[in-house]
Amino acid sequence: MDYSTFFTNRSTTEITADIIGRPLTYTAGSQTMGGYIVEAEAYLGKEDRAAHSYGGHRSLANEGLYRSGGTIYLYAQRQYFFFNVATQAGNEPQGILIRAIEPVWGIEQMLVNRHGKGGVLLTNGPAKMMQAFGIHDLSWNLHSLQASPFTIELDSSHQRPARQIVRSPRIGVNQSEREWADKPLRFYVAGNPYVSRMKKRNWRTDHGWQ
DNA sequence: TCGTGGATGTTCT
DNA sequence: GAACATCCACGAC
Repeated sequence: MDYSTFFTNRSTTEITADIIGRPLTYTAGSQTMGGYIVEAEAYLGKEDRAAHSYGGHRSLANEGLYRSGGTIYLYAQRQYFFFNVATQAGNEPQGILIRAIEPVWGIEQMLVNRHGKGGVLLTNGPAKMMQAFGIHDLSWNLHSLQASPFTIELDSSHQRPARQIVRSPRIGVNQSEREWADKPLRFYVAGNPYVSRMKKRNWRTDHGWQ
């Protein structure tokens, strides 16, 4: 399967659930870094109060959402960067925010990029993950995944099965519009320590994998 | 270990 | 000039 097929043809909610447990990697020079996706959120386009494309809002900054499925949408907030992938056909501005990975590959390099912050602090949040990869600009915004140093493994034989995938409201969305703020559009591996805001008492020794 | 508050820069009104 | 799809240090337990 190719990226444009994977990121279209199904609802964004379904795609988000299906991306949990798949390897995400980023290669810089000869160094590959990454791990298993343990947390992601769906943003459902013009109707979604929490989406950057709410109400059809379109600008240079959020152009990526309007591109076809499989296009990288990078977004900067303050000094932090977020990694999103557009879903659906062009002009249907939906997407997925990858929020956290369980690190597996290139951990040494990610530790350096994170200035020594190890353990769960290495990648348990969207901006931490990007910092671990060493990304400090929007260079890869609007590129297709296909033609980028980012890889999401689509072969399901490499997808790590979770014991349970939990749905919850999205993190950090404005509560003034309850209807959309409360929708369970965040997906994560139950008990995985690298999920953002996961309480230590809820960690599982198997990290939530089967 | 957990919850809170301040720092931070760009975009859009 | 407000509004943020956050992070981390710090203080209370």
